[in-house]
Amino acid sequence: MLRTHTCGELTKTQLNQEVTLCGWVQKIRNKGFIVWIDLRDRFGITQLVFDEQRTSKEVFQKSLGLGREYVIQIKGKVLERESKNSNLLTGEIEIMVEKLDVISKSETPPFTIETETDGGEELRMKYRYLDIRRDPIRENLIFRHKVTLEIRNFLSNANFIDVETPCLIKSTPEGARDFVVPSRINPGQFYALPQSPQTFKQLLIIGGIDRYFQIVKCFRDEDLRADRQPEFTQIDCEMAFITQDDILIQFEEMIKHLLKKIKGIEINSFPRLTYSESMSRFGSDKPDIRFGMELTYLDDVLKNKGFDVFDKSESIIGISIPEASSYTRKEIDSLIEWVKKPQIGSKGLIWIKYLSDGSFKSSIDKFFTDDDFKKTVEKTKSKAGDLILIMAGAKKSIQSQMGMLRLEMGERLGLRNPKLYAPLWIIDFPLLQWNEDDKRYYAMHHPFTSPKTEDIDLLDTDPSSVRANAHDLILNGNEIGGGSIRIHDSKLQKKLFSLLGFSEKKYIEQFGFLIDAFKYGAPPHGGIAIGLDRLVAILGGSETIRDFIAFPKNNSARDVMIDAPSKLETDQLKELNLKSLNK
RNA sequence: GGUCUGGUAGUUCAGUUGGUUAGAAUACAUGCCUGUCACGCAUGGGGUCGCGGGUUCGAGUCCCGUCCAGACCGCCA
Repeated sequence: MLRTHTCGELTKTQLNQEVTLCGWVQKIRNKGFIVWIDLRDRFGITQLVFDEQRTSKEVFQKSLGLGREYVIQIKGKVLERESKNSNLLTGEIEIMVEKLDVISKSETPPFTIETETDGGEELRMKYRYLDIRRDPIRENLIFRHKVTLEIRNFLSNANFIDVETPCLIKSTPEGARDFVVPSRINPGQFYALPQSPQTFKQLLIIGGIDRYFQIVKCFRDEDLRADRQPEFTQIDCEMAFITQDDILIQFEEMIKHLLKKIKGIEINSFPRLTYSESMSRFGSDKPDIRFGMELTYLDDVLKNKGFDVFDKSESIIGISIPEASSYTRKEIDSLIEWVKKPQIGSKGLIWIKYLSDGSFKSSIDKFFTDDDFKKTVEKTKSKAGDLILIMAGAKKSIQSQMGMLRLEMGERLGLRNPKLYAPLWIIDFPLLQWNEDDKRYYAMHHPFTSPKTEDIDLLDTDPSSVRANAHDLILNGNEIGGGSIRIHDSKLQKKLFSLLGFSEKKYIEQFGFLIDAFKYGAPPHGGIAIGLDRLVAILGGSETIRDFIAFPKNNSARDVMIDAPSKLETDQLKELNLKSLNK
């Protein structure tokens, strides 16, 4: 061993002991007659002393040549400090250095290795190994390790078996774009990297594994976001001989277990909202239920009173912003601008101030009476001092626009408290979604999702109204997981593929192996996949998953540290039979 | 594919109405300092104002294009 202790463990207990420490030079404080150095490793910081009087001339001289981030080994004696530092675990002691060896020199790092760094995102990513030396990133990685360990233990205790599935698999046309890998041995043919191990986990169930899980990398070639990376990690799970209720209970238990173990928070059973209820109350299928401000339908109060915009609209929806009636004209105008942004796409916003003296002021005063406003206030359950914001238009559009406005107002008013955790289930999703451009149905979840038994007849008459046995796990306005009861009957599976516009030839070619498997005794089964990166980030109090991934990609899917992706040599292209490239 | 924001010292940023030699903090270097821990003090070096073009007597500043970064919309079964 090159060291007897880490930099985070020495206290007065080891007083006067000879110790050997290794680490990075965090900080040098040169006072002339005396030099202090903070020595850092993963475990903490220990102060070293070089003293003109007490240290040998040679070692003292050597200490003057050190710089930030040098890796050094020192031998010395543990002494009690004259002035202690209560901020450090090792703050009572310091090491009087007797021997100093420079193991590895360092150039001046491009940013400071401190909790509050001066480094921008781009620079930190380019020198990620330096970034990882910083407390917050290191702590995030350790935090992720703890969460992952808890999950493995929990699932293992619940009889789940960790099974690895292949990464080189088959490209499928449905869903996200695949990352593809050319096959050298099979010229002109390609593997795809899995978007999820979906079909493999179903085959494991058919193989009798009964309960499967895997913490597994998945790949999707789609544009990135703060909470979306092209390669990401899922907690992928599947269970046999269960109902949807069993899945919800099992994974509700897992999330509760994590919140308790990791955050010390106890949570009661999760609310379950149907998709349509969530859309109508929150204008979103991943509602943040840490705060109210629910959507209120005002048609019967405000329609047919002579205000054209309302009268001609399919729907009128309002939300009540608590204690916001004091908003100035300017503030309201900026809100109106905000909803008109193309990202939101609203045509406008009507406001009613319910002033603290009980009177009303609004942008539609000349069309409505105080009586109309009183009814509005009653409906939206507003209190004096609140501001009511209203949109009118096509129901589905304004639901989602109001949903976005609700979130924004929650954000602005500080109601999205990162210390609060409000998980819930969304269930009863539509099975299919009609796509007007392609003139065909798409699976809302995926093509292996089973329809609700009571809705199966509707597959022939009204496919878009069929509900699925699908469930999403939502945490603080983020979708952190989704799953379903799967189809385990080859006839029904074929029917679904047909509804999705697959010819028999096509679906046999793509998924024949699964349909075949269903012929040899397939148990009822279902499961869930939970996004580990998002879950860890949210538990860690952030919504940026990059801070919880050791080596993340940037906005353009590049790894700026290793500079990937990159071009291939001509020879390599030739070997892969990739004769022509577009660029 | 689209919208918005940004790009100035190693780094984080300021730079007014277009006008002298482009600043601050921090980092770095040198010196001083008898207990520091965000040490302090003094001095010093450090700039392709992302890139290309244009307007102008004059551009970090205005216009056009382009590249890069970030957030979002589309997309993500």
